[in-house]
Amino acid sequence: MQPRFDPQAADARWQAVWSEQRTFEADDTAPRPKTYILEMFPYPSGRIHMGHVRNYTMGDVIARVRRAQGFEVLHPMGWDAFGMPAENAAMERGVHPGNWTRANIAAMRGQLQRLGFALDWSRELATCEPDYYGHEQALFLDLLAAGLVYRKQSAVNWDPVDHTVLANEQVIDGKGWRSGAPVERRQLSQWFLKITDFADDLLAGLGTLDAWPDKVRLMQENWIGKSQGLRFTFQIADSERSFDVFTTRPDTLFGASFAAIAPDHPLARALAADNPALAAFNTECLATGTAAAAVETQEKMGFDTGLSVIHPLDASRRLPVFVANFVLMDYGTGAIFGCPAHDQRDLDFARKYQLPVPRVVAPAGETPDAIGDEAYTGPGVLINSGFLDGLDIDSGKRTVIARAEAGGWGDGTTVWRLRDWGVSRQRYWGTPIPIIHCEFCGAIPVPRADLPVILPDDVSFDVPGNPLDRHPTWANVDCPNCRRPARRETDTLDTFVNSSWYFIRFASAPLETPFDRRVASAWLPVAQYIGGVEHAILHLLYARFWTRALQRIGMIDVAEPFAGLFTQGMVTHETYRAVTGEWLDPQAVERDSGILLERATGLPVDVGRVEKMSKSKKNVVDPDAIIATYGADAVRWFMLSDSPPERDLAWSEAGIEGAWRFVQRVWRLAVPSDASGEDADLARALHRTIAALTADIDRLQFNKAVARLYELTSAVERAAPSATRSEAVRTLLQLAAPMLPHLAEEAWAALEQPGLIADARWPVADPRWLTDDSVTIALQINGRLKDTMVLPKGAARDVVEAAALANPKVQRALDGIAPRKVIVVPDRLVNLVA
RNA sequence: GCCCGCGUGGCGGAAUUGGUAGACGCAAGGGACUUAAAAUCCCUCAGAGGCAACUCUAUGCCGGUUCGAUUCCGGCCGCGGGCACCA
Repeated sequence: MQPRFDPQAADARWQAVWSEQRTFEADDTAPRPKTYILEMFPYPSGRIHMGHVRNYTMGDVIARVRRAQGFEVLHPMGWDAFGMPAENAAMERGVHPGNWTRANIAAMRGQLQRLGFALDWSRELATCEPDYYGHEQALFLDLLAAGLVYRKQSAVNWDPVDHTVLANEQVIDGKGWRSGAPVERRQLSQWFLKITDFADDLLAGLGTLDAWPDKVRLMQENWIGKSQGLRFTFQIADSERSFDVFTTRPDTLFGASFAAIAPDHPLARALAADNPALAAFNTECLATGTAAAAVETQEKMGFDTGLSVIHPLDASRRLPVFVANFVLMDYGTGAIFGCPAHDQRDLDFARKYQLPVPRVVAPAGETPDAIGDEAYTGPGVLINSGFLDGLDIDSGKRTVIARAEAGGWGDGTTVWRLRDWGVSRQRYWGTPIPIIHCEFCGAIPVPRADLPVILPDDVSFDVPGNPLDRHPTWANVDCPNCRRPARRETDTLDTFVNSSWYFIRFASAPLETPFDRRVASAWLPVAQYIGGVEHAILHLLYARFWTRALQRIGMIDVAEPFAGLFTQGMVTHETYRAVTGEWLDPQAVERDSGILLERATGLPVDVGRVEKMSKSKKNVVDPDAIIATYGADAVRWFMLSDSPPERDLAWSEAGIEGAWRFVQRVWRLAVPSDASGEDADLARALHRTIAALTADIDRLQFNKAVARLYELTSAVERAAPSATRSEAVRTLLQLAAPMLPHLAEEAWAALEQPGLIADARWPVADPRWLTDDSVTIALQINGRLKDTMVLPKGAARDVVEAAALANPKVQRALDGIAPRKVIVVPDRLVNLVA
């Protein structure tokens, strides 16, 4: 028995044993109930960071506990390996994206393995390998065949220097994030996935996800953005032409004072053809990026087309038609009717162009004021609205929709904020879109037999733009249809496509097909998915869509991929600044009698805010160095301690040292003993800990589970040797094993227990020890605590009351005055109202 | 602007459906062991008053409901997040 637990030796030893025994490999055919625990797979950036360690430690605890509880657990790991950073590395350092990515994967795999995670490495995958993305190409063609993929012209953010499309997130203040060049809006042919086909399903499905955070469900709900209202046609006066508008407030139609269309509305473009002033206005509106935050302060601008439309409810009324900068082509129909009295934007516009502001809604029972600078959007009753007068807003909406439908000039309809998912990227390091463009046959799918379409290796990054596009031969193929020379699609798929089905491939990875329906469906949905809240919308919505799409075409039996979701907080660290104002590395700082000094200069250090670890603030702590010093278990323990998992965790040197001390404390308990006899107090503490800790982990409240293990450890340390104590030590090790797996195995072996502790069944609390025959009852006077007393559990009210009144402290406080009222809460408290 | 969430000791945080506020950890202070250090162990630790028994004040602020409020309601203040000319 060594006096100290030595993680440097133990970690590697047990990791080797688990690997040799294939302890954590999932068996598709096991008779046990299956469960699937998954953490969001990492991008192979080069090194694991503390956020990964926290994320994967949480998942690991769940996976290990479920396994001990008798589940067949699938807990895999892989690499989200396509994406921009690899191309940036290629451009900056001349390395091939594939080599860079694969080297990073190798390094990070080693780091994860040193943390001792209970992962099934036999199922490891990397999305950048043809044996993954080739199947993705097959799925893309399946969705295409099912009519869920289409191609259309679409406006994109185009960086004129880097010759590439930028995602909205990569446009900062209207400029490309790399080049700094003003971004242009360009029309390009792009592939789209019909996520809007599933808008209703995705929204309704949120209601079934009761093990998701409310916050995430709400964010998705808002993102999908369902609006119900009326779509109707404005007939242009003295013309054959017309255009459609959408409104959520058909009740206010009598309050209309103008109509407005987007600068890129087909009508606006047509009018601009022979109106240079309008053409200039349209160009000016479109030049201002929509991504800019300046939108808020941007002034409403309009251009009077001189046209007017006929009011649909009163053919004698005419409304002027403007082209307006605040009307967006890609929402609704790209045209509106303006009701200034009850919409703030319309009011701002009307005031600027001196349009009438007729009020049509008034609060019930009030004489309406004239509208000033603020539109009235509250509840009320319709006025100045002919046949609608006196109706409330909801009845008004229904009445107008019914009349529009009866009259054939409009329909009640639903409009979504959600747009179809554009998946084309003008990049090299992604899944090639398996399409061949033929001058004669159009866009033709690559024949299945020719999949995968493999990325060429011989590409150069010395000039900006897409290397696939300028590759001398790769794109040259014959049309599968007519055999004439044709050209491959050189765009690749958005990396979010890669992460939309990787969890299915983990569950089933046959050679020839993307997955086996029955095998995959047996594991899915993921019981517990864990990752950062930054993926609350995009990744989680895309994965939900992709799964539903596969279900619709009969490839899988589940609609929702993730039954349980947990979003963990970030790992933060204090920031340090030298007197010169430069950020300082934690390693460059030393503590001298409570004061922080810069190591190099001995000058005092300014301690800044606790912030997310980032290179720019130099407050990053590298997990590798910490593991080398303290071992995997101390790091894991620290990651679970103190902070609730959904909140941020502040890394500190003192914290990791505390974790290290605890690891050693538990180790010192692992001494074989043949003591006999029962210790009832310890047994009670032990079984309560089993019950409470198991419940804590079920709720992912790891910080509470940690606190309970501290308490149990103290209780065991204090207890005299007994059979109960020996049992308590073994059970303590089992309870701690999911968090401290290496220490637990080492101690289990030291206690000469058979087999691996990883294979031991999870302890079950004996109900005998969970009930008490006596309870502590609080004694209050006017709600203030005076004393407590111990009584048999379930004592009758009058007995409790009598005992309370007999209590000396109560008697002294009452000073002979009889209480006016006595409140007895059985087994809890007595409150005397004096 | 709209929609969410959160404010508890020096710090991270505990506290079943309203029922003994501050579990557990960190930091700090004191002590034991040691030639010394490391390691370990013990004690104190919300604030104020008091020799003490004890008393008072405390869960962002102001009110309300209640025998009793960290918990429920209303109004403020502060912090964080999401969305944003969405018709």
